[in-house]
Amino acid sequence: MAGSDTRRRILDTALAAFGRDGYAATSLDALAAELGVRKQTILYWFPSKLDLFEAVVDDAAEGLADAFDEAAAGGLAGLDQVQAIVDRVFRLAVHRPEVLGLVREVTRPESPTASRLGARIRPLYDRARDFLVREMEAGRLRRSDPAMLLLSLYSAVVGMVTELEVQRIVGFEPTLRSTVMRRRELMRFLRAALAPENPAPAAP
Amino acid sequence: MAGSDTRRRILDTALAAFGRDGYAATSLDALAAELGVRKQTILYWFPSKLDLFEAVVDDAAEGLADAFDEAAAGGLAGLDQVQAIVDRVFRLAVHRPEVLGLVREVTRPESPTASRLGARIRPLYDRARDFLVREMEAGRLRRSDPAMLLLSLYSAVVGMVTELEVQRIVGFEPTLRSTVMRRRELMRFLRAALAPENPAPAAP
DNA sequence: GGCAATGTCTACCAATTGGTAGAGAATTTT
DNA sequence: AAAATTCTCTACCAATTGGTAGACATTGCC
Repeated sequence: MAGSDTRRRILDTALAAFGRDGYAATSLDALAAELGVRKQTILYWFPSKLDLFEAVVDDAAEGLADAFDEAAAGGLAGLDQVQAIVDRVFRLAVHRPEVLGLVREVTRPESPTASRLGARIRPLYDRARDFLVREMEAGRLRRSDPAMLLLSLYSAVVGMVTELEVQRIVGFEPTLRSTVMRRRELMRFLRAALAPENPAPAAP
Repeated sequence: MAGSDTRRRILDTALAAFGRDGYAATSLDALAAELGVRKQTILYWFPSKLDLFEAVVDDAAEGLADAFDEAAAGGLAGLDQVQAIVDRVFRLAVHRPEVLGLVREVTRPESPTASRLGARIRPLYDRARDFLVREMEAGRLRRSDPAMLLLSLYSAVVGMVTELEVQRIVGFEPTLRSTVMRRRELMRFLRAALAPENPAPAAP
C-alpha cells in the first residue's frame, strides 16, 4: 500500500520536526509542506496533532528501546557495558539527533505526554537499575544510590549529546571529530565517577 | 514610577512562562491575562514578542552571572569551589526553576537567541575554564581537557537540576528532600570524577 | 463494467496569533 | 491651570492555527 508508506513518512518527518522545533512550534501545515502533501492527509492518518505527537513518541521510544537492547545484547559487565551503551547513544545522536531532541521535548514539565514516554521507558529504567545494583554488589562499580546514579548518568549522557548549541557557544563547532572527542571525554568522566574505589589498576 | 514596576513584573512573569512552556507555546495574550493587563501593555514596554524574549534572556543571564559571582566570591579552591557552585545552582533551581528552564529553551538548536545568551555567558565560561586549568595544574583536580570537562559538568548539573520530569517518571516525586538527595548524590558523582588520581593531598 | 474501500485533495471555518492605530486617563512639567 | 508626557486601554486586522465536510481519484474485487 502506498498509504502505509505515507504514514511512515509522516511519522519520520514529524519526529524530526518535533524533535528539532518542539511541539508548539511545529505546525501541521509546515509539516505537510515538508512532506509535499496537504495537511488533511496528515489528519487522515492521525486524527489530531496530539495523536500524531503521541504516535511519534511511541515510535521514538521503540527506537530507543531497540538501541538499548542492541547495546545490552553483548552481555558485558561493569564499565564495559556502560561504555557500550554510551557508544550506542552517541551513534543514535549522530544519525538521528531528533530522537534525543524529542526526549528533551517530552520531558519538560508541562509536556502533555510525559507520562506516555515514561510508561514506555520504564522497563529500560528498571533494567538499567538492576544492572547497576548487580555490578555494585559484584564490586565492579562504585557503590552509591543506584537511582540517583542513574539520574546522574542520564543527565551527563543526554546533556553531552543534546547540548550542541552550548558547544557552539563556547566555540566547538560540532563536527564529527568533536563528537568523537566528546564521547571519549565523557567516558573518561564516567569511568572516573564509576570505577570502584579500591585501586584496581597497577600504578605506572 | 508605576510603569517601570509594570516592566519588571512583565519580565518576571515572562521569564517564568518562557522557562516553563517555551517560547512558541507562550502567547502574549496568556501572559497578559496572567499579569492582569492587556496585551497592548506588554507591547508598549517591549515592541515585539521577540524583543521581550531577548530582554528576558538578558535578565536571566544577569541573574546567572550574579549567582556565579556570589558562589565564586569565597575564593575557594579545587573541589570545594566546585561544590560551592553546584550548591548555588541548586539553590537557584529551587527558588527560580524557570531560569534553568529558560537556559534549556534557549540552547535548543533553532533558538533565535542562542548566540545572545552565548555572548552573555561567555565570560562565565572563560572564568570557569581558567579555574579548571589552574586547579589541574595545582594538582587539585584530575587532569583532562578543560573545555570538555566543563561540558560534562554543565550537562551533569543542568540535567540533574532540570530533568524533574524524568525523576517523576522513574518514581521520584521532586520534593525538597529529594532535591537535597540529588545534590548530595551529584556531588559524590562529581567528586569521584574530578578528584586527582594520586592520593589526596593531606592537608594538616 | 460496476462498486466499495482507500487515500488525497479542495473548500471552508472558528479561534488564536502577534501586531497597529489611536483614544483616554493619569501624572509631571511648565 | 494648561500643556506635555507617560501609561494603559478599546477597537481592529491580517495571517496562521488545528480541524471539519465532502468531492474526486485510484485501486482491488466481483
